[in-house]
Amino acid sequence: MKKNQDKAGVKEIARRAKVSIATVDRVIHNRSGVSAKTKEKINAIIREMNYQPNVLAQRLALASRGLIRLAVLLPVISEETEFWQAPLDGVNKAEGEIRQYGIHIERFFFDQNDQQSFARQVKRIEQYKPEGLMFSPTFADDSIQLIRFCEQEEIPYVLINSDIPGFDRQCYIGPELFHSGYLAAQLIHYCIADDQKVLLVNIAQEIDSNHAILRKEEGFRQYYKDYIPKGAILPFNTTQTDYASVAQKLEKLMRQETGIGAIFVTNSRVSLVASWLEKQGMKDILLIGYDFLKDNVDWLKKGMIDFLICEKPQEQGYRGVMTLFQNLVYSATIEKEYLMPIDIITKENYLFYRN
Amino acid sequence: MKKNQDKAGVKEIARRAKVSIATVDRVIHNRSGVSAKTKEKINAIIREMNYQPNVLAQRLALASRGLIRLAVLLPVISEETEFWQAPLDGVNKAEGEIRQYGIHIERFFFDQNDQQSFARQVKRIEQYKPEGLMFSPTFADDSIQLIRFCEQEEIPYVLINSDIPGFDRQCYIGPELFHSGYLAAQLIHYCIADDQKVLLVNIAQEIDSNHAILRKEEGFRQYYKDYIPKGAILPFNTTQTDYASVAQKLEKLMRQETGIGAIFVTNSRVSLVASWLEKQGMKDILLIGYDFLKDNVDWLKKGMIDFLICEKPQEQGYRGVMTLFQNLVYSATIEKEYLMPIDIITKENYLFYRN
DNA sequence: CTGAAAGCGCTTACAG
DNA sequence: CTGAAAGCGCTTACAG
Repeated sequence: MKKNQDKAGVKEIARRAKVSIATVDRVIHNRSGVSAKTKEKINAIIREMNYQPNVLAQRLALASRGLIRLAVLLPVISEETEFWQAPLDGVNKAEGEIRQYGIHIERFFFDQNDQQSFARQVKRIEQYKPEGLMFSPTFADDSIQLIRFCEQEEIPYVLINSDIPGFDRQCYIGPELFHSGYLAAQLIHYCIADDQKVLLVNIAQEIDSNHAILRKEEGFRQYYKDYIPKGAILPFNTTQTDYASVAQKLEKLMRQETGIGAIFVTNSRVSLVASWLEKQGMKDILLIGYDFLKDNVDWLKKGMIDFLICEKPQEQGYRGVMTLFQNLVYSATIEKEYLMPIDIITKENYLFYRN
Repeated sequence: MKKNQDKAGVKEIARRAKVSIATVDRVIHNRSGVSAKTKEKINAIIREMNYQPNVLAQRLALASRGLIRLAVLLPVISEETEFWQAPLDGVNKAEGEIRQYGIHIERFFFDQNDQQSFARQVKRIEQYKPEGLMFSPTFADDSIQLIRFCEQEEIPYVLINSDIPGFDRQCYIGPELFHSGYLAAQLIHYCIADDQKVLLVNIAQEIDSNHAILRKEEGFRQYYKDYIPKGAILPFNTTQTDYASVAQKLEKLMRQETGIGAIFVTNSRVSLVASWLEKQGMKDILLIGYDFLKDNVDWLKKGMIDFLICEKPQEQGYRGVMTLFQNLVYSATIEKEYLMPIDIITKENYLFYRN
């Protein structure tokens, strides 16, 4: 039986400093109630030994402290919002890993098409008074109210998927939306001739207040300014998100326009466009959209969608929870921003993609 | 002080079964020395409680068992083989996480251009007799000898970065090389006209025995067969890997050829080609190559390299070590293959890439 | 075949 | 300001 490394724990520090381990613990955690002299002596020994606490033992001991209650607020998952399954999967995965450290996660859901439902959940969370909160700030006003509540109660909160500028959140975890749109334009630039037009498609119930869509569009247009100033961008907005409406509008537009080489859909609704294009037999138009959803991947396989841009939604949920955990349990310092990679998925690499 | 969950550990099982926790432990780990009757009783309780062991406590207790010695065999890192820094970083990261569980990692390095040095390290590893081994099988014959040794001594081994078919390794962790080449061809297909030629560039000291390069080339050519059967692929092989030689050969070839729309370099040496292209002012040729190395990323920024294909080398090293750890410490069952995502990096998303 | 006890490295009431 | 002791949930050598 060899020892792990020749003696390097609180016990050894205590022995060398000729104090008890309780005192060592106080110094390690910078707690009050230790004379300056012993404190200095112990710190010197810690430095000398290059002491690293055993995280295992720390956590195990902490397990006796009782529950920490975390709250998570996300859009409810429906057929239309399948995207949100992934962040929720991430939350579940995180919960599996930290449950044994006494973390409980309470989930709150709202309807993305119903601002009232968001407001109701905000109320419920305020009553629940969690010790940490992660949410996706879909509706700005109510989100700000929730943020105010957190700041007043000193509850750390983490934003995922899209950010709200101007508040001191623990951390934002999600994509850099501007670059994401910028990248889409770059891909299109590679694939179509400069004299071909591009259709910029927004399909969402609320476009003007949808920060994510607007930012991506900005990035997209900026790329055009930077590299293809003469390129033509045709806008296409619809707040009716069902297939029939989208198809009808597309039909009308496409009758009037010629020379469209590519279509960029600013969110995961790209499958609607793919479906329409297939019915028209328009296989040659380059189609780019968002998110690794089953429908979208199917269109990718068929060659109707050319590129999907993805930002690891599962990891966003996972990392959001883990960040709160790190912060609450270990008082770890947290980066203010964790920007997700912007992944490019095609027919030939989707098989190996991991959310 | 709330309890984590109302009682759910070995102690509780022991109480209900009216035995000692030692006996419970024996049943949990399926060790001998328990009467069939008590065993059944305990198992019933475990099922009923849906008992999940506290991994923390398990590990902490294991820490007293003594060291487990792992060996890792990788190419030495030089300017020319900067790529291997990333897997080594992954190994270091893994070590940081599992050191406290009594895992020691011994690193062995060989020169990628010197088969003898590989053979020497194999000898050293055989003497070291690790309890687990991770390596990259650069030289086939010596690798097979090492594998034989592992199988004889029943040492679990994990291969990373490239595979050797026909052996029962614990796990292969790395890219699916064929698809990686296939993807490169797809990108080129999007970006150049069908009547433009593509240059397929292999730069390596040993090409014919380099499994990775050959497989990627196969995939690349297969895509052409499938989608662009009339497309022209010009081969370009050089076993001299310095800039001067590569430049000279390129010069000669490019004088004779016209209509080259794209160049595909099958490994990380793509920066040599980028450098040459820049000197010629040939900005319009599409250039695709491998790996997120500093040089390569610099050329990406400058717009000389258009796409880099990357397969998370750091994660390969990390996951390789963690796999051995899982297997040795928890007897976890391991997937035989963990294929890395094939990431596409461009000038517009490299900022957010994580190895 | 079974159990009592010590130990993994830390944290935390409690007593002084 | 300081220390002795119990406890986190498991594993293991040892004794019977």
